[in-house]
Amino acid sequence: MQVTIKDVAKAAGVSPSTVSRVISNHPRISRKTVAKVKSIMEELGYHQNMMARSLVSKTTRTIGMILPRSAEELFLNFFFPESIRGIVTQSTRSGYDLMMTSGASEHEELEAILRLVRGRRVDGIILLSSRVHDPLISFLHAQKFPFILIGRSPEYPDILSIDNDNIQASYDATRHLISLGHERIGFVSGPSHLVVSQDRLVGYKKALADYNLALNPRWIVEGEFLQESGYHAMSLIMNLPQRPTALVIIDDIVAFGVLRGLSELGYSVPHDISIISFNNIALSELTNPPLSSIDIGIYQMGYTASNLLIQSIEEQQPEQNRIIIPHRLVTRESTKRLT
Amino acid sequence: MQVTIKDVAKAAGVSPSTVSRVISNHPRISRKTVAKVKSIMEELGYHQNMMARSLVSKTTRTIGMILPRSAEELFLNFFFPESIRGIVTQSTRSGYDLMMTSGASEHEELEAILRLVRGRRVDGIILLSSRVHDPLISFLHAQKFPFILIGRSPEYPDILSIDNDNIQASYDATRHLISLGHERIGFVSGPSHLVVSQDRLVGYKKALADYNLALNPRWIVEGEFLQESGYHAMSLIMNLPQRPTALVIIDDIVAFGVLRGLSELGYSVPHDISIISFNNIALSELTNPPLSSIDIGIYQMGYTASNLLIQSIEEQQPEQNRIIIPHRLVTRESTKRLT
DNA sequence: CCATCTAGTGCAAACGTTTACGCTTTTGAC
DNA sequence: GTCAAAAGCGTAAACGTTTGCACTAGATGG
Repeated sequence: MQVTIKDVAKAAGVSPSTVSRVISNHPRISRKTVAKVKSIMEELGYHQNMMARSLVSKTTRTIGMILPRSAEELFLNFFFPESIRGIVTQSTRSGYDLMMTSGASEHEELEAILRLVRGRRVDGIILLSSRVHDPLISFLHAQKFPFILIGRSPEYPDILSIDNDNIQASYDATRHLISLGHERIGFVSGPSHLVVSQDRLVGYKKALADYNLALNPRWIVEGEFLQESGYHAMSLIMNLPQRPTALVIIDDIVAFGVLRGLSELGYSVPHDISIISFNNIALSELTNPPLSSIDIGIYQMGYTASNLLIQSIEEQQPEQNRIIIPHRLVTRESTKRLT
Repeated sequence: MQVTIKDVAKAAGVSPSTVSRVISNHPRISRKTVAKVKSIMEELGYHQNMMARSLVSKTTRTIGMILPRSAEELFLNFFFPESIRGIVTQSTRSGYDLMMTSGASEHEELEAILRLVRGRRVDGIILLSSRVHDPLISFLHAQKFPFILIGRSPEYPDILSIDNDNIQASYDATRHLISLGHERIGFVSGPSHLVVSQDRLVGYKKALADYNLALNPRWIVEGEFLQESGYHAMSLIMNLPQRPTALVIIDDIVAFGVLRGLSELGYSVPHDISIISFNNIALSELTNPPLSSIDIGIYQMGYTASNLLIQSIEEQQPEQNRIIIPHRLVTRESTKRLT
């Protein structure tokens, strides 16, 4: 039924091993044999059986990824989709495929990783994690299995990882507001168990400190990466006796909620209050007003992650273990000079 | 190095075949042996080598999917991300993993499919296609390889496929406008080589005809699934001597551009013109004004597609080859009664 | 002219499973 | 107590590759 290497060998009048060597272009096969075998392969429509190949070579030319439980949030702000786009594009280019699986609970996630790793289904894994403590990282690290983290792990600072500099990005966002004359600046954050939330908060505080501005703890509100959180945050912040004139917001999606909240409370952006957020998703320029945002290059992170992981699988030690993708401040109409 | 079935067999004092039978819970193994073997597996940390298993069983417990070339567009309107979410969630639940690959050109796409199919890497394929003519469908159909189409193929109406009823959905959207008293209704379409564009146009025309409303060809503008298209369409339509009072728009993203275009031209939605679109992505309720939209249940389509495909892989013929996911009209502030 | 080297290829084992077939032991009916 | 059927398990072949080793023939060097 299936055309095997033996069929090709027979038709070409050579041994299976020769055919195999042609496939993996071994140097010691004569030009003539190579040509002959290749033409027969073409003729018979031969394709390598990856399972058999993987079984003996112990390599799959596949990288794995697990769809996180907080999937809905990560899809909304395009973090996951954009990462996937970058990863699939790059890995295909390097001759690898991407294997995706998911787990409904933390335990199931670990089970899934185990299946991939111990079942020899993948050669490496891309982890998308922003949790301060992530058991998947611990596991993979202990196994010495090739993997790369998109994000940052405070527990394992030296593992192969790719990220943007969230502290600096947040610093820049805050400084942008400061440069526009704002002195009362609030922060709408994400869940505090996420590294990204912590880092952006740090950058924000650092900027305030550097420019000798007061930090008002009531202007810092924690929520989820959902627009409802932004919406709700406004009812908290804007009902305070003293209100900020500008806000740094953890995520564009949250900013959308902030916009809605402000509009319902009768505030106009940027006239009454300036806002800036992170991710610069495609829809950020379509809001009213268009959002100033920090572009963190998600697609590029995915692309580079795949590239680095494959390098490390193929034993070419990348020069550095931690790559930082530069961010970019995109100013639109949601931030304006304080008058 | 790796714990194999033989190691388990040795430790349990049984033969490898018995261990194998325990794994696939064969009925003819005694309770006692099962318990014994299982505990040993646990103890040694045994995990099945999928490659070896696949090699002999000729099944991979993996489904394949190829990331289309028009990826960026499909990601923007969440079609692809939401499908993936549904697919991965369901397939994991059924014990399958998802394998993703891509192709930069049509030729590369076919090569990718060939790798997956002939290389025995997957048991079935999910195709996301809306093209009128798709060579991938022809290929898979000719190969009699299990696959399911998310979308509709006019060339192969009887293949396993899942879709929403775009004609009826568009009919309903149009009728919604008609029921609000609108009589001059335009249509902003997508690329005409896509089935979805054609179908929605048909539904729109059908509604107009059923309610004896005039069809003005100048109110039908074709574009891409990009907001620029919607933006550009407005400069065409709204500069006509006679303008529509309502628009049906092929996609939420396009509608975002329409909103921007209208606002720049000085028209207010829904006061001057009502608009309704398709997909009901999460951001549709965040625009100004919030968009009326037809929810076509993309996540559910992905989920069901995976389910059906796996059923058909496992030889349980699904009762019907073509499943229609019901759509849902979601009315928000962008459509209002004509005064 | 012999020894050595190299290019080119084949042989056979190995990778870790599954499964058809067959053998023993137990069970149950009469 | 006999015999057939069923239960429980092992043997060995097979799946389609890769790869270490060995072999041949010609080339090269002294």
